[in-house]
Amino acid sequence: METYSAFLPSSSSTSSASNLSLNSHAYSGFQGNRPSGFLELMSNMGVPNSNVNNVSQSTNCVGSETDQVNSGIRKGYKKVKKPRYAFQTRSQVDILDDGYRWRKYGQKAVKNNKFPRSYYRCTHQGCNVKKQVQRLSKDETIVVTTYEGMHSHPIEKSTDNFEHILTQMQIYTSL
DNA sequence: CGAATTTGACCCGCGC
DNA sequence: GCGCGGGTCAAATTCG
Repeated sequence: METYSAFLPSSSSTSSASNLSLNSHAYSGFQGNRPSGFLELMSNMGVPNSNVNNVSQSTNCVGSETDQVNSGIRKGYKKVKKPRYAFQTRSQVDILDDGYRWRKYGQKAVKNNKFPRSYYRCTHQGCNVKKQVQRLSKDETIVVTTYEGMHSHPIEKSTDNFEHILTQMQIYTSL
């Protein structure tokens, strides 16, 4: 059923799958990319309420070789290192709007956590960026957002809001 | 009506 | 070789 993921990972409106593999390859060269750093900051700044204080946000750039599980079905390729960025944000809501449109595609409960983990995916065509949000059972106020991959398209949010975010960014950067 | 969300089932990798 | 756990997909449902 889902064996065609090699060409069509999403049977949805994702039609152009030609650049999909290209994107995957592009991910390997994560170091030295452009919008990544920006997005990270925005993710933190994008919190509508209860902004992130110095809650010791561990910006762990886990560069583990978490090769795609099912994407490379019969490909004897080398493991494509997928960059994963974990963010700890203090927020009451788990929906951290970072400016992109996310579509939830799954939810699973974690063993060491009484809260379920939500899996989101960018709805942009050809954008395979994934993100998972998990809440700590220890501190329900802490939400861990893990980004996987990077966006290769502009943000859908209005520039007006973006400016606002930029302002916040400057403020926090000054501190 | 279209798009997004929900939930259960399925698949894959790893450990024992 | 089997079992467990995590991750993803896919159909049905709901919301806008």
